[in-house]
Amino acid sequence: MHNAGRKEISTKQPRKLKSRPARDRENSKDRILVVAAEEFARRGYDGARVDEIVRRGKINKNLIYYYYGSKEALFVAVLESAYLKLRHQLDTLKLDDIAPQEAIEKLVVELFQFWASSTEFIGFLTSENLYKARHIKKSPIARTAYNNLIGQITSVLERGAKCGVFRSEVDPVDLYISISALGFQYFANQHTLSVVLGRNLTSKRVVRDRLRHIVDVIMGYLQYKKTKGSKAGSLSE
Amino acid sequence: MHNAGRKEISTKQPRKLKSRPARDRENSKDRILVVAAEEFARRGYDGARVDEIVRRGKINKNLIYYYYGSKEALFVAVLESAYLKLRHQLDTLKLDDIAPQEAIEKLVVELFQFWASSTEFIGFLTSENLYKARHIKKSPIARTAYNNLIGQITSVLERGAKCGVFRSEVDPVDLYISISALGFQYFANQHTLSVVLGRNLTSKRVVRDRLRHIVDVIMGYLQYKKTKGSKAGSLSE
Amino acid sequence: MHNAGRKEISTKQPRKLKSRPARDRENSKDRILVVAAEEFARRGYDGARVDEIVRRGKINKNLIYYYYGSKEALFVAVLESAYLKLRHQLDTLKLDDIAPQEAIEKLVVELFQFWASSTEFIGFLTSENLYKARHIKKSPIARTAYNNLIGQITSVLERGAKCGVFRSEVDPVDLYISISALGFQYFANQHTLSVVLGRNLTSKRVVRDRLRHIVDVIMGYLQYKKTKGSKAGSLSE
Amino acid sequence: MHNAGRKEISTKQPRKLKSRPARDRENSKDRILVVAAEEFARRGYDGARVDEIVRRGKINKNLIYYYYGSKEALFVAVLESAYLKLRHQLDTLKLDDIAPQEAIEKLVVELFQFWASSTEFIGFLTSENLYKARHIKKSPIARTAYNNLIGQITSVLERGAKCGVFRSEVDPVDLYISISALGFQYFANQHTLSVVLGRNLTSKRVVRDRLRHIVDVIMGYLQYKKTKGSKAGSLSE
DNA sequence: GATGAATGAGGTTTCATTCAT
DNA sequence: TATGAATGAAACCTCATTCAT
Repeated sequence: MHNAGRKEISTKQPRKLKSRPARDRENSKDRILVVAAEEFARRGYDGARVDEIVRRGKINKNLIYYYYGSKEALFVAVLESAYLKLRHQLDTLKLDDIAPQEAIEKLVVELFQFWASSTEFIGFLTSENLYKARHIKKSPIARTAYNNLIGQITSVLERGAKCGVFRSEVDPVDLYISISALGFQYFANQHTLSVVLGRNLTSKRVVRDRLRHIVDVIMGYLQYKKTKGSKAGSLSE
Repeated sequence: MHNAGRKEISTKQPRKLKSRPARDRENSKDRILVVAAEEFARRGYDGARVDEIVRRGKINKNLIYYYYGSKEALFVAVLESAYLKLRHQLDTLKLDDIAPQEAIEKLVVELFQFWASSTEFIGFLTSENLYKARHIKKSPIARTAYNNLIGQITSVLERGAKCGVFRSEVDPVDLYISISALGFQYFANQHTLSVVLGRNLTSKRVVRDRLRHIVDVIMGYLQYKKTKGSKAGSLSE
Repeated sequence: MHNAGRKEISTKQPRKLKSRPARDRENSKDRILVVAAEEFARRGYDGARVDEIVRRGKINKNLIYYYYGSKEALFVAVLESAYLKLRHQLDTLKLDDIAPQEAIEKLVVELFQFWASSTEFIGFLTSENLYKARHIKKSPIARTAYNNLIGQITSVLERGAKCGVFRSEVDPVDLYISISALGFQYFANQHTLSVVLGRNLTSKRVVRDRLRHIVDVIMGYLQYKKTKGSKAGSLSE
Repeated sequence: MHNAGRKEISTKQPRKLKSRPARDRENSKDRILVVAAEEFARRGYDGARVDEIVRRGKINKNLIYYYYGSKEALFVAVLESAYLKLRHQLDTLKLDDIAPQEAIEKLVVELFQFWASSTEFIGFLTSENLYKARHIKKSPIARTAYNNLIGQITSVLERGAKCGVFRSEVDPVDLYISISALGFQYFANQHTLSVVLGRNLTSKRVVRDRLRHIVDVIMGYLQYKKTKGSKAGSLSE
């Protein structure tokens, strides 16, 4: 493609067989990131093997250290690249332009679909939680990924409360955690849940039903008219 | 050298010199399990180190292999011990004796508190999900831990639907997954959520509020009166 | 990408874009030598890192191989450059023009000051001794650096013996080794001596006193009137 | 040899061929130290190879880490073992019981012979000086190895000055450094000196002559009657 | 049951060097 | 001359596991 023009030069001095096409060379750094993401997602930070990344990516092992410095730094790079993708996705939501109910529904659906399509990200986060967030703590990119979103949710909730379709005292962070929990956790725990519940949770139909259920749960909560106090407070601890 | 003298003594009174008191000896198998649970919970299966278990438990390394055979078998033993505890907890629920709404509330609260108090279990499951449930797949104890619970939920939902307090078409497994998600995920993802949301999620007050929120979400969903269809189905994938 | 545009330019005016000013370019061979000398002196041959030379000198790594061929060859080049400097220094001594006692004193002082100011050379030699002189063995420049000096010392000793101020049977090589030992070793072993003797050996004052001491030792030896035989011979081995 | 008696036991349960005799097993830790000392002396810290130690000592590589923790810690252990040997040697000197002149002569001879027989120690120190004494700085054993000796020298010098056989203003540390320099440096720099001076410095005869020369130098210095001031001070720097 | 020593495979990282332009 | 990318061998170290008593 874009390296077509280069071959004219090589007529003078024939290439050695061993050399790779230029396309590969230019992309080594990126290819490492892609393969590393797969490996870290599959096995977590500790389980991931640098040698496996080398094998699968057909990269020279030292290139990993040349470009990224260490296994840990590579992991952080992978994480940050995922968070950048997430943030990009979140930035296109534009919840302010639509009616509150539709906005929340859209949010739930989009987040669910993001998790559904980002199995790798789920792997990173699972690993990262084992490590008490050691790596993302250091990453400004990760720390700020949701900054914008919480603001958007807040204003949607306010609009909904003002026009009487939502209950009023909803905390936006609480709500986000719940939406995330219902969606993310479904994918993150699919394997253990499948085993302990004895039900296949991966089929397209089941996933679609799950999304509908989550929408119901969230909308039901938001529209709920409180009539009597729950006893939760008195029970806890 | 100084071992020479020892042999004479040990003919008279075997197993005394330097050996630990009998109580300890009997318990070293259990102590291994306890320390191993800590270590596996802290670092996941791959991150856990047999040597660390040895160091922290002051156990001879060989005893681990003597009693459990391998790191993997030890991990399974740890997992099963946790599932036994969970099942025991679930067996004492007795949801059938109380009103449907109270029963569900009780279920939500108890599960939440189980996760709150079982940080180790959360670690195992996090690790296990990275491994696509490799270990619990093989364990009958894990596979059947929830058998009873789903039955109980089913009958509570039926009773609730019959007397008009719950919506009718609720799937008990879906509901359990949601209850579990809202509670489990809060603890499982506490570290990464704290970082990306910039909020401390571990204080007693926040945890108590979280439980109240979850109860609200679940009860709101169950009592929800459907008036118009959601668009979730059409949006998904 | 941005390389494409470069080729067009380079047909018109080669070696201009992005290239450093000519002064630098001409000197990069020398700069390598300077930085390599520092690195080899600091860490020895084995401890020195080609990458560190690259980093500190801001040189392209390949230039090192382009100019010098290998790390080992570079080390030899560094060594030879140091020996050339030494020889130049020694050639200016002109011991024949002055009285024997003053000549020896001058020799001692000059050598001491050479070592004092050539910390790098001390590093090379330290490293080279670990390697049993592997590299300087091959270097004619190193092998002949002292040729002239020993001749000069010989004639000074002869003059001194003839006019009765020096003892007569002094071997010039023995004397040189001793002068060298007293001076060179002071700088070469400064770090370990400082530690084991618990005394700072690097202050200006201490260094000056050391030189005075060495002059005393050497002059004392040369003027010594033997009265009775030492027992050294009978004791050794 | 001394494990002959053990074979009787092995008639009951035949030993596997792979197992080593008990003698080796008991000594692995020591054997590592011995072989490591050789390797570190031969090549310095950086040049030494853990794998080479493994190969030469026929030890499992991990045992090195099991017993010593790291290459660096092993090096320190080797150093300390050498310093212990040195201190033991120094502690047997007993300079106080003999006449001052004989005492110094004995000191010179003993130190010379210590260096002559401790080629390994010379290697460690050479390496250590390249590293600015990084390792011995941390070692209390090394730091205190000479504590006793300096005291002994001081009192010998005092006795010698009192009875008029030694000059009076001699600093014991200065003297020790010189004695050490003349002896140590001869062995430490033998290889480079041999090359640049074009003379074999290792033959028994040359070594014996060297010792005699050193005794002459030191005794000459101590007995020197100062008649006129040297110009060293004015020349330096 | 219990122990300290030993093992070997494999882990991450580093190094001098070379390629292709 | 000069450069950024690439290479492979080998370095140090770690791990789960087993031996021999």
